[in-house]
Amino acid sequence: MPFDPVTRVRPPASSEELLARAAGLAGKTLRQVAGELGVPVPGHLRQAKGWIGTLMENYLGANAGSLPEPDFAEFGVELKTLPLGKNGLPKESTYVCQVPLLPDPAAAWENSLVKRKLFRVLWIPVEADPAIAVAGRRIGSAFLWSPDRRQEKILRRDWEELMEKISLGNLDQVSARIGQYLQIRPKAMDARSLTTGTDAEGHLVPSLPRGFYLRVSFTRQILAAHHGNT
DNA sequence: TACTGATCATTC
DNA sequence: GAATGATCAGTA
Repeated sequence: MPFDPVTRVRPPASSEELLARAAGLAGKTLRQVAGELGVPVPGHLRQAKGWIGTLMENYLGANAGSLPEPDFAEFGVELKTLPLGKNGLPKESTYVCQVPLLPDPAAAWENSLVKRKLFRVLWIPVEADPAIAVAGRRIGSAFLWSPDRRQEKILRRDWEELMEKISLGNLDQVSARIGQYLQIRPKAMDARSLTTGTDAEGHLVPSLPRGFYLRVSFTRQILAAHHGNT
């Protein structure tokens, strides 16, 4: 079902306004939010996997662009929904961004898209218990997070380990098992999708597009730390 | 049941 | 095809 918002929301003027809007989501159901925007709620997410994320973007007034930038670039804030299982814990990994498959000698963690996107994340917890109809799922309390020094150190180590294999043309050695917090997995319409990578000799070769994801164990840690500080 | 690899929708 | 938004589903 195409997402066709009837109501367009003005972008927030400040990060404070963004946070205030996000706070207003707490306790609402997806039906309520969709109703306010005048959009229908899909019966299931199988063919609308990004629907909740898009709904949140529209409600909060994100620029709705598909640029490789944080959602609210002016404030450096990236928006992410956090699907919670019936146990109240995150149940899915979190997509971060595409993996650059062509070697870039200038590539460094400090100016990587992963670091820029994770600099500040506005997490929006949303019930994701399949026993609850999509429309009836409730939204939790949004919270702003930035990696602490220990977390950034590990993210950086993961990124460097993974990117080294890629820049060496060893994409075949990259599996989702590598990385403590960050992992690389396919990110494509299907397993036949192709982009361009390089082999160990530096030759261009057709490759399955990949994405960086945050492991569930890491987002569970982030949520737990937030609860600890609340 | 957790995890990895596969897949779905939209836009430009 | 590549960027965004993610969840699905088979199997270890």
